[in-house]
Amino acid sequence: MEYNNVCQPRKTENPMGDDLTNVSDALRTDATTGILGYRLRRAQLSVFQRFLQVFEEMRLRPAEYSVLLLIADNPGRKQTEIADALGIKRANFVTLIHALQARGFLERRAAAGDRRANALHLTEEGVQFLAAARARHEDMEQQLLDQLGGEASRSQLLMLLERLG
Amino acid sequence: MEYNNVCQPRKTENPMGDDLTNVSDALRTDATTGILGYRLRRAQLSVFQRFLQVFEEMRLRPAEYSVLLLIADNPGRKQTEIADALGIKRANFVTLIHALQARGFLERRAAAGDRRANALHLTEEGVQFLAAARARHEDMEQQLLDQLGGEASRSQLLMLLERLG
DNA sequence: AAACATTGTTATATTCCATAGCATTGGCCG
DNA sequence: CGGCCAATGCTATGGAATATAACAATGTTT
Repeated sequence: MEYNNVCQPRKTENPMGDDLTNVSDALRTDATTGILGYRLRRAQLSVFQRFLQVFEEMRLRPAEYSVLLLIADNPGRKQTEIADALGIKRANFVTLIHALQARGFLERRAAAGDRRANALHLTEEGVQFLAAARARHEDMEQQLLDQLGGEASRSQLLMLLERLG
Repeated sequence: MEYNNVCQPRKTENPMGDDLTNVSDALRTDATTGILGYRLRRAQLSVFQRFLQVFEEMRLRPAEYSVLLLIADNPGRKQTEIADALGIKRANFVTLIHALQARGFLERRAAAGDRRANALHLTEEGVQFLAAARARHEDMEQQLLDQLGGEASRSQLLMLLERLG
């Protein structure tokens, strides 16, 4: 493939007289650029970084946003159901949910027919907050779309990512 | 790590309207599946998880692999240069490098012309270890390629990811 | 020489994620 | 019914990754 036995140190010799105390030029990064996991991580980090920046003043983090979205589309579900759907351990989900509840965005009602479970619902405040977040997120997604070069590229990317999940 | 159940039982439309004591069928996840950051994270997590599993017996983690690759292609570079290229803070890079050195994979030689800096070099043992890791990684990358549906899809994905980084 | 920047390092806080264990409740089966 | 096991929410805790601050030694600039 691309990165197998390619490159020997091309830094070899300074053609001119050697002075090693200078010009630290660019590194060879060929070996990493062809690695899917590496590229995935960089891209994910970049996108998440932007998310954190955009939602800093709303104090909303990616996981919380996904939780609100999922509850909005699936009201009354149990904590474990939502957590499982997002790949979050139920132990860690507790803190997340409690924080959102403390801000008044959701309620944990007693589930009908199971006194152990909590049925999750958005409050009116939560609905409005989510609407604002959605609008803000739309802008961000639009920026990413521009960065990708169009809707075709974006849906192509989403499709390919889905094959990896 | 638990994965999202991709193939969920189809939600049976209930023409009789709602009842709250229903069977817990699949959740609606439409809201999240269209979010780039979300999909990126899931895919990255999935790929990294496989990496950790594949390299468990070699006791090699993704960051370490990328470090070895970069040093192999850029011998004699300073710690900070390698760290910067990988987006690793130099403070955290110390532990990483020391672990690899303790296993005999690399050396920190005194840099020529700068007594503060360490020039990083792979040892012979490090070269051989990296070769073994590369072979193992080839297999993994091949699996991902199959998962993506061919080389065209893979290079397409890499290109799109690069636009996000 | 003095002031400032860089390099490697240590220490530390934070955040995310995983595991273990607990009390309560539900389901099941004799 | 009683007994056993599973599920649910929760707490506590550890590990790993990441970010910041500070430091000594050295290099660079003024």
